[in-house]
Amino acid sequence: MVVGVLVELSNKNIDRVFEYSVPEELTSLMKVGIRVLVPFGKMELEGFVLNIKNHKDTDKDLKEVISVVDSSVVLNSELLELGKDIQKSTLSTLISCYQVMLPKALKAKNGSNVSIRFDTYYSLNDNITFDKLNETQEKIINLVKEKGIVLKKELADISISSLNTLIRKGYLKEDKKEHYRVLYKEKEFVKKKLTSDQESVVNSVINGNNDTYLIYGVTGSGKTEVYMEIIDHYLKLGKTSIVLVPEISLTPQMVNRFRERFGDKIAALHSALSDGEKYDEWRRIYRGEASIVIGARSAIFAPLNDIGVIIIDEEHSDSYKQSDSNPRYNAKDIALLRSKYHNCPVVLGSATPSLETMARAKKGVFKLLELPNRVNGKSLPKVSIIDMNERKKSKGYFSFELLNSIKDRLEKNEQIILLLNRRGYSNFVTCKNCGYTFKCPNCDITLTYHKSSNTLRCHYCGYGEKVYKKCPECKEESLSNLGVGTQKIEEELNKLFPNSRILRMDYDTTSRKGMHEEMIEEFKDHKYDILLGTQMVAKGLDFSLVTLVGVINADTSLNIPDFRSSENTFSLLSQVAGRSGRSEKTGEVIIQTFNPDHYAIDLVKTHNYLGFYEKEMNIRRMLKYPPYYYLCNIRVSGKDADYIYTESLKIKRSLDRNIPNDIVLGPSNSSVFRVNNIFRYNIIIKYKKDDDLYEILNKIIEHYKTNSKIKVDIDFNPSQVL
DNA sequence: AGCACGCCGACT
DNA sequence: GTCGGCGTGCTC
Repeated sequence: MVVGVLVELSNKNIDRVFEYSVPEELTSLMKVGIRVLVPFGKMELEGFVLNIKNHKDTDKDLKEVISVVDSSVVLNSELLELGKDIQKSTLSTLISCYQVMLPKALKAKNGSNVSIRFDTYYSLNDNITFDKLNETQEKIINLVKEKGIVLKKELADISISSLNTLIRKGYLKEDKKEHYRVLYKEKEFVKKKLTSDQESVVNSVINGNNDTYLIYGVTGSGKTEVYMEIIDHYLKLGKTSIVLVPEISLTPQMVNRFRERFGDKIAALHSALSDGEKYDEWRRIYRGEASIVIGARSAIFAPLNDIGVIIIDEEHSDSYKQSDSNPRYNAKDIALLRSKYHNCPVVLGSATPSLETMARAKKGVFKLLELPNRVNGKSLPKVSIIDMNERKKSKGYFSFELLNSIKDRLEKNEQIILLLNRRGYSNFVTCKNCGYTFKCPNCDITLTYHKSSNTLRCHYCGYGEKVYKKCPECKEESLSNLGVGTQKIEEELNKLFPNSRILRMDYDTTSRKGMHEEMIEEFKDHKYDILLGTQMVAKGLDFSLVTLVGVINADTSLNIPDFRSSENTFSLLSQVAGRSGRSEKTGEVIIQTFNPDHYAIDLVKTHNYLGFYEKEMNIRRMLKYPPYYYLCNIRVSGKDADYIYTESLKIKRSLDRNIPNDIVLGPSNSSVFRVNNIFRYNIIIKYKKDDDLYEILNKIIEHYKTNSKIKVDIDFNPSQVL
């Protein structure tokens, strides 16, 4: 027996199948999709078995497989094929495409210390007659009789020796079963009555033709209930479901809503889990013990069989695109591939769909379903835009309008959410005297101030230094912290409203495990009046007492040099506005901005998504951006800036020659040109049809794959070009 | 990734 | 003469 093995080394040169012979004693264990340990050069590596044959294809002598790593196949035939598709569409290594599908615990690299945990339990042996038992023995036997099986840890107060006696006499037997680290408390579930709008959306999907649907529903229109109803339909047919949610909204509150209805059929894959917990959840899914998977991007690879529906909530979120490492895939594309295989519908949902998705819906590629009304029957909150250029009208960071409204809600004992827009914002330190700013010695980027550790840190390479009092340039003690952090706003709020209870939620305060959940619960229980935070307060939260949402600075995200900055700003503001007035009381929203006339801000006032869509589409058409053109970014990087530049120019010229119908821009410095002393250039391709593109790009990759001085990374449909 | 091979410079 | 620098190529 000969097996073709893809070895777990992400190197373009060895990203192909190597053949090994299988020793007799392993032949019965060999399956396509299982992992094996093989000799490779002087190393021993793990790899995936991709095929099983009787004869070798190579002239070389074969080495033998050393052992089988898994007890069963880790990648089924669907996922093996899917990996090949991802390889073709992202031009990354096949091995990286398989690795991205599996939990860290199943990767050769560093996760090998994650083990399966076992519980020891006792049960009665069959056909036994008891001799006379002493008191302790009697107690144990009765307990086991009553419960069937008893876990060892439930018998903590009983000595091991009395248990051993019973085992020796043959009354009890000891076994081990796998112990999952995540356990669920079940709750009482009361099914909510759906509105007729919700009903009709559900019916369209479950009675439809396994198409891709876009549910365009305003904030508070009850999309989650719709998702659950659709899932329930497929669950009753014995089918499974995947629900993707952006990492930031994957809160325990959100997961619990599903868990209340579906109990332990839910498996949740989120970043707060440890590697061991993720592995446990993965095995529950793999074994069919969980049939509904909720998770962030990578949950799209959940090893489910017979998928009934794939739901992608907040489909406009850029977190569905993996942009920091290969393979640079988009979970939405994977969803479409998997839905084809399983012949099931895909449901995309958003209050502010991405232009790409809405454009497809308007063309009829996706079926458009609408939820134009809030489930509480109320209209969307009233939005006021405050022009912060008129400085006299404000006190510090707060306009008088916002202050008055906060005061009003505090008096009425209602709750307030304040958003500090930190997208594209940095908290840098500068000298008031000479203008000196602190920069990272390895990267072209200003260091950001971290109050908790009193250090300046680089967000790209992790470099950190202690904060000086004196400016290193002019020696004056005139350093100022320019960035407005949530702490600063909190301090100011405390001065303005000394009797209010303020909860600050940002990266610093939620980093400890479970803090996020705790804070949300406490705010829900009205232990606080004001929730102040960054992006994480904008998404999906549902607090009935919140009647005021304030945006302190709407503009920062507008100033990012990215073609999607308007879209992202409109979307963020609309989302956070939607947190207001979700129950009986009507809500209000106050947005502070220096650009009150910018359409991405002005159109939030009237909740005019479609107006924004039309306006932004026009701009995209004129500037030849998506959805009118596809983008592909080629990032060329290396230590020698001159060499990288000349090679980038060669690539650009070759593209001009080979794909003359496409627009090729660059090479231009990446916005952070130097990271960790690696220089980066971008070449951007705008294209309508990808006829020859993949072939040409493949040739470029081939050409550079043995060159260690230069790295060529390709990113199709990048979420942002920086 | 790791390791061998090989082709040039500068030492006991 | 030979030790060792790292560029190049290979791993079934």
